[in-house]
Amino acid sequence: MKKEFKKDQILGAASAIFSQKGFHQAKMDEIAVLAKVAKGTLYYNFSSKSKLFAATVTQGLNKIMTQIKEELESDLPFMAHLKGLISCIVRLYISHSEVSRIYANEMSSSIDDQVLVEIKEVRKEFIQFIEDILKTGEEKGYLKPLPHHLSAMAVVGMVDTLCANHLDHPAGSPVEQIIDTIFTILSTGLVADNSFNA
Amino acid sequence: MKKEFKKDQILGAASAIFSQKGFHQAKMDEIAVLAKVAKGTLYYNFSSKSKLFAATVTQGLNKIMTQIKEELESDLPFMAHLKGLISCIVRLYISHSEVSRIYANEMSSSIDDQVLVEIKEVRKEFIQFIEDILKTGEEKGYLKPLPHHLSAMAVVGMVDTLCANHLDHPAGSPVEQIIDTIFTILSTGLVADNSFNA
Amino acid sequence: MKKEFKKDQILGAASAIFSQKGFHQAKMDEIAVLAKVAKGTLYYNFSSKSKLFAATVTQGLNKIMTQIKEELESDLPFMAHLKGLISCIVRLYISHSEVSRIYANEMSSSIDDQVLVEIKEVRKEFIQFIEDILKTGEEKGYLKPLPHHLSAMAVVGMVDTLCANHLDHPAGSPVEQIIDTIFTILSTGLVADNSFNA
Amino acid sequence: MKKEFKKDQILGAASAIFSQKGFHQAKMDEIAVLAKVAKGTLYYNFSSKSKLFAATVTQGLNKIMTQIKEELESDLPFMAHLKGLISCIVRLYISHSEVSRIYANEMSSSIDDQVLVEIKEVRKEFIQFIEDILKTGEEKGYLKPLPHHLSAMAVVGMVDTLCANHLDHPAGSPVEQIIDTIFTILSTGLVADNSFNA
DNA sequence: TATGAATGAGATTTCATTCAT
DNA sequence: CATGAATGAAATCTCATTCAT
Repeated sequence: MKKEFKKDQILGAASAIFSQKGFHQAKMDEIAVLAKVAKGTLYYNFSSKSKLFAATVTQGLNKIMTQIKEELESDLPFMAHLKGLISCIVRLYISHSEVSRIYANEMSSSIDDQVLVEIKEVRKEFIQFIEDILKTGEEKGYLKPLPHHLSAMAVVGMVDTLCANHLDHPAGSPVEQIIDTIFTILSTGLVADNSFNA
Repeated sequence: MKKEFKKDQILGAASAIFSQKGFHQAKMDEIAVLAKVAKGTLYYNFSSKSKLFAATVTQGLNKIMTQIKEELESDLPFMAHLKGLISCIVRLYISHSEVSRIYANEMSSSIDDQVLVEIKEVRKEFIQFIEDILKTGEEKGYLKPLPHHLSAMAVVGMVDTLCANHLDHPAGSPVEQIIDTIFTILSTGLVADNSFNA
Repeated sequence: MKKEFKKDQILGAASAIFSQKGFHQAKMDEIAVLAKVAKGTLYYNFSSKSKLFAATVTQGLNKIMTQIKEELESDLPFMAHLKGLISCIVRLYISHSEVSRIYANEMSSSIDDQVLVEIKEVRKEFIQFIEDILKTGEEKGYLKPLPHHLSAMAVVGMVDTLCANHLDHPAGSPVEQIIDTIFTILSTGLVADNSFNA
Repeated sequence: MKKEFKKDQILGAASAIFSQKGFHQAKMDEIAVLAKVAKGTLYYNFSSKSKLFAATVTQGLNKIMTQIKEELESDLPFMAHLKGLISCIVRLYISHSEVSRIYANEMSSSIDDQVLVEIKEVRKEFIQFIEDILKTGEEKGYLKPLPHHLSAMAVVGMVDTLCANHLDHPAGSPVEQIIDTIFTILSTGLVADNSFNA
């Protein structure tokens, strides 16, 4: 119990520092100080900086996915459900800015191959999660038959970019507008109705 | 002339290494070796690693934007024009994998604030470039009136994610399918026509 | 009794690990695991790594000396006695490879001066033990009058090197040949009889 | 030229420190200070501490072997030649105390396997060198037919132990006595002539 | 008596940057 | 203009030791 407490303390600090400075500029010393443990304790609990990073991302994304699942257990009409999903993802993405910043920024090849694989695994799970929702929608006849994997990534890509931008410029577009824009694109596209004759 | 030649040689090498390994794992030694110049020459031409990085990204994105502009100077009907735009961006993104990998991966806060600003500037230009196209489309009545900046970012986000994935798994979905999916989403959305009554 | 049992368990594990990896690469964690006790228990029984090391070596060499003494309590003719001694040392040295490896390898200055002194003390005792045997042999007229201390060290040096080599390459020369070679050198030297006129 | 100078400077300092403190207690900082170069320069010239250690030992033993070869290019009668050899080895061993201390103390398994192999290689060369001399002596009928490899190691073992002891206690037996003892053992053995009837 | 999570000093190593040539 | 040997600050990680339980 005590041990898990320390681990959480460390993950919290790591999450804060990694999201603020990125993987490479985050220093283990710094994380230790913020977590109020000795540097050795970091290594006692996570065998390397990379592993700590992986654990941070994994824990964060899992939390988000769990929350999304909880919020979506509803019986709304599909369109409302879709809007709910988008709204939910965007809001969680923004409120868990720590994780999402990391997630958006550090998919680079800069980290141990070993660990990168681990992180990509979690990202894959997240995309799969979206993909499953889209698939269900299609099976029920609510969605067009498109390659699920690609549409799922498209959704994630849109959300990623718009939310990352919002986190960078919080004073920019309000969250509601972001959600609306994504919802509109996903439901009817960008194109005006009369254009299809052009 | 000789001088510009060396600079290009360096930028070429830097582009290759940065895209392959990311900013932090790219070593100046390595770049020097690949560029076939001495390490000192790197510093003679670019005052720091960060500046070299910024120059690499800037040059790359500018090349891409120039090419897009060239390819789009046509008088096709709008829908064809839109599809052309998407197709063009996707193909360039993939063929300039060196730049786009960097672009997708290193927007993080891991680099000098100074330089990060510089890079984000170029990215902003790119988004602005898309935004202008969307704006024109709207003014001509082809596109729905949405917040341009947000839709532009949504477009870029989709392209980013799908192309990055394609570069990671070239054997996955074919480029044509990627283009189609993006085009379909942007033109009509994901939702099946009959769903709007649900 | 229970206590002594634990101590022995620890000394056994320590002996195995130290001989396998040497003082510095042996980790206390490792020894604890092999001894099936908690790390704290190591420190409860031996105040430091160095002390544990010293205890390991001391116990080992004492065991060997005791065995040699037991095996040599005989009334054979001197030459047989000498051969017996050599044979006995070599065989024990090889069968107690754990101790002898340590003994041969870690006489370096790398360990606490304090502890090094302690270990050298045991080694001195061992050499003294050989020296006493040689002295007796001389007094009885069996051996040439040579500086005992030096000849004792010469004997130990030969045995050390040849046995260490045998432990490294068990498939090399058979033990019998090693014993014979040492015995021949010690009894008649390397030089052929007719060479003394040369 | 400048570069080789720095390398020599480093090897000199490394030799001094390693022989004084052993591999593990020697700190790279210390060596850098003594060599009057920056720590980075150590790593610029030798890729790791282990490699520096290996280079130090190799260079030292090679110097010794070269000197022995030079000193032995004579046409003395065999017995004089043998005594010359022993005398030469002992004196060089003692005068190059830096190398020989390292050589005697750090054959342990404490260092990278990789590097240990390298060092053992040089030691093997040294033993081979002695072996060749013994072999020639036997072929010319001066020496008894014994397993060369074993006798060579026996010689080296004796020298090792006696010289190491002399370096530890310089006030003990004088060098001449050490040489005489080894020579006597090698030429006629320890055993008194009349013992063979016992 | 025994435990093992926590510690933190200190070691090796890296690499962007400089500057004499 | 170009070079590359030299630098040294700073980062990650190790592990003997401690101490509350």
